[in-house]
Amino acid sequence: MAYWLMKSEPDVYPWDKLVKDGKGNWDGVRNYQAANNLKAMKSGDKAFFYHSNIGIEIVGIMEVTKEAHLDPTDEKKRFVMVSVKPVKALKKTVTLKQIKEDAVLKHMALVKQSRLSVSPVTEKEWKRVLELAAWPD
DNA sequence: GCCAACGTTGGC
DNA sequence: GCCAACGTTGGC
Repeated sequence: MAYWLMKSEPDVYPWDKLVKDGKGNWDGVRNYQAANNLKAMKSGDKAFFYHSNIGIEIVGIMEVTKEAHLDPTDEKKRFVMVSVKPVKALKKTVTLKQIKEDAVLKHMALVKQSRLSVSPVTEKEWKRVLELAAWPD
């Protein structure tokens, strides 16, 4: 199983909305590198939900429920989306500041390629974020 | 509001 | 196919 990090601006699509909806489609990606990451996702993969611009922190965990399929919001039919469902909110959010200050996390793709909206997370990084988030107990 | 980083576009 | 100009993202 692989791990990922996906960004959303909370004034466009916040974590709370995904929780309220119970599921969602991760559409609107218009960047080939991000799209390639979407295509690499398997059903059951886990992903962090990251709030960009406002908050600038990891707030929750999602699970991929459907692998990459055509994004209906893309008129040119070039890009794909995945379907996700919320798993659990982090007990404590993990801010970008914390990530940059952490010896393990400062090497995350999130830090190195700040504009990439869908990025891979290593197992080591995943576990470290959960430690900082104080979850699971 | 600014700016660095990076992606895209278009002229040649 | 190169690269300058321009647009967008995202952190501060």
